[in-house]
Amino acid sequence: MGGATLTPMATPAKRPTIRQIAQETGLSVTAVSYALRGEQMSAATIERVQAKADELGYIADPVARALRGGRTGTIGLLVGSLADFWQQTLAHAIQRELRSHGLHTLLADADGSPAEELALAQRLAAQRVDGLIVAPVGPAGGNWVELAAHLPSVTIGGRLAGAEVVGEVAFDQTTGVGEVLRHLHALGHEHIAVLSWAVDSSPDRPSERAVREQAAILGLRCELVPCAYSLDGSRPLALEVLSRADRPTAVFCLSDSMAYGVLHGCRELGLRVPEDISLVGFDDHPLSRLVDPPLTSVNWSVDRAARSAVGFLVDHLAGEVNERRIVIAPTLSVRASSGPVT
Amino acid sequence: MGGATLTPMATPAKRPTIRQIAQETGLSVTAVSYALRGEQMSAATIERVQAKADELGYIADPVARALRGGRTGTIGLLVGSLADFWQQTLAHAIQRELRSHGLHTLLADADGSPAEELALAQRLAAQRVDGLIVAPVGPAGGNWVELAAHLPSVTIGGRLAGAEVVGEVAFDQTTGVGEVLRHLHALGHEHIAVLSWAVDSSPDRPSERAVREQAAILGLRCELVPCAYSLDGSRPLALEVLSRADRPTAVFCLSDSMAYGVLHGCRELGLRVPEDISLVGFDDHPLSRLVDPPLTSVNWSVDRAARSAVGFLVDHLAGEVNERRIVIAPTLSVRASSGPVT
DNA sequence: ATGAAAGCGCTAACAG
DNA sequence: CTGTTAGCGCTTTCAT
Repeated sequence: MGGATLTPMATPAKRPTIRQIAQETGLSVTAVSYALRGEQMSAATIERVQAKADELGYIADPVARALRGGRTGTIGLLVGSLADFWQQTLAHAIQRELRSHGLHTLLADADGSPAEELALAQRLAAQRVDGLIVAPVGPAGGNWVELAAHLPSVTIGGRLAGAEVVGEVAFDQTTGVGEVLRHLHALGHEHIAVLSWAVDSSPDRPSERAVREQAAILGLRCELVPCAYSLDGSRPLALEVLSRADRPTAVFCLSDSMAYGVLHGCRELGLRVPEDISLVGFDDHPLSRLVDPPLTSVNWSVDRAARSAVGFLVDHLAGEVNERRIVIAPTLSVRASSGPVT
Repeated sequence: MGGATLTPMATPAKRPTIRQIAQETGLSVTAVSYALRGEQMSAATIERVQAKADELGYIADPVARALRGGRTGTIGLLVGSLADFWQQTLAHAIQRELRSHGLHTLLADADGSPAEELALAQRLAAQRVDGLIVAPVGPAGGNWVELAAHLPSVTIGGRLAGAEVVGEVAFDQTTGVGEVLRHLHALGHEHIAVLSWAVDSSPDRPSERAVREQAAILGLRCELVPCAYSLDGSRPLALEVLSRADRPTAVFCLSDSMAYGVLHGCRELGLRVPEDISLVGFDDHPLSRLVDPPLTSVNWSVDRAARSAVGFLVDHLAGEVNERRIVIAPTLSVRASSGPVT
């Protein structure tokens, strides 16, 4: 304990400016500005300026640069909900990837609200981020069109209602959902509760549509149940759904985070997984193989998604025009949480 | 989405400026500036200006404000390693808390390197964040002193080598470690491997010191083993440690993330937990109660930590001077992963 | 190869 | 109450 010195007020930083370097080298600000970026000036001058800059620990002020019209070196990352473990993982991967390109990450969490998401995107734009990577809450409207027209944007796992993006990372949810439902169907399940992320306004989402379509094809009875992310959100709901007389024989959660809550609920109810009820997740969080029982889930390569998204943005910022869309294929990982209906 | 704007791409956003409002209202820029902030001007003018601003969808440019010397409304959040699940949770909690105060989060991940951490802090400072919340990698040196003198900083779970911070959230690791070791001691364990986060330069860390002290008191044989965060980092290490002839009877991981990897390793080796080996984690990630077997761990209130850290910073920025240090007490959650030595 | 000057959008003296 | 005047630190014409 003890020890830490606490100060009442911090003094405004007196970071060295370009002008200081100019004075100390006897050059003009212009000269230094060029020299620092290795342009136009003679090699000798460049070196001299560089030396002085290092000596003073000079770092060009990103704010001044930004105001001037340049770039901030910061990318806005907007995720649907950080309460979701998988999205935490995604955010980490993207942050890391951005950093490897020398870019900063301004992180924002829409917390499940499409309206909030748009508002946050606008605030990020106001902060002058150079680009935006957004994992849309849902295909909700709003004028993303105008926003994306001015701010290079890349989407991950969702669309932005007609907006023109510079890159798009899609997950083949239709196939993913299909594999899960066929898997459960093969195990003899006919009545399945599908927990889907509840958002403020949840229009027709691809994954939900896929559920309906596949259910129809396979002749399954699938109930779509809106559910909050996070353990605390899905646990109570699970208790309700699983306590019903007409209990489904399987629960398919459109996110592992929700499945964890269901797992927790099953324990409280004394239901055995998979003997009494089968459970399947979605997105395959790294810990899903370690929970009890290991969770059957659908895996997408997070690294690939992150690398692609950042790549699209970086390429665009560099003026290159390459591939701008990628569809990531699912891999069903069958584990112990799903078994034959008994 | 009709509105076929024929504007060619790359139209730099033409956000309305304060000057535009000035012209359209016939006032001076200054007047508008004041009016927008509800200062000095007559109520009538303020309203008129406000109306115009709303009409144009005006948002004050944070970059210009920042350059002028004002605040950016952005706080830098620097965590030791986002590869650690618990730190992801912490980052989420802090981001959410900051947002509730209308502040943005600039997220950076030191990835286990103290040097990198300092460098990132400096970049964050250059980005003109209004303050810094940092979960230090370790008590490594470097001139945090100067940095913290200019940038209001709050630490979480660690110190910043003599730097003056405006707030400090400490975890009572000594007690936490003590409880774990006493717990294991009571179960009959005498030889314990302690996995501690391996950082580039890892000087004397409180948790490690606590381990040594408590081990001495209890007469335990504790081996400190440096280990990488993340599943993939600790799994191979676990395989090595657990394959030795002189195998410890318990493994105590100074982070749940590492414990998960050990758990994985145990499975591969066919070791039963806790019959063959007891396992204890640290930090108590929400999923620890769901893994197989449920992991004994030490819990700290993440929300309390996040709320305190942000509170310290916000209070300081508001000029208030309140409590500036908090020590969060541990709660040992004994679950099935730790059992009597057999 | 180098410098002078204009300004990005905003705020804060300092007058009127 | 409202307008004038100066910049914040940097980049970029346009001269020299």
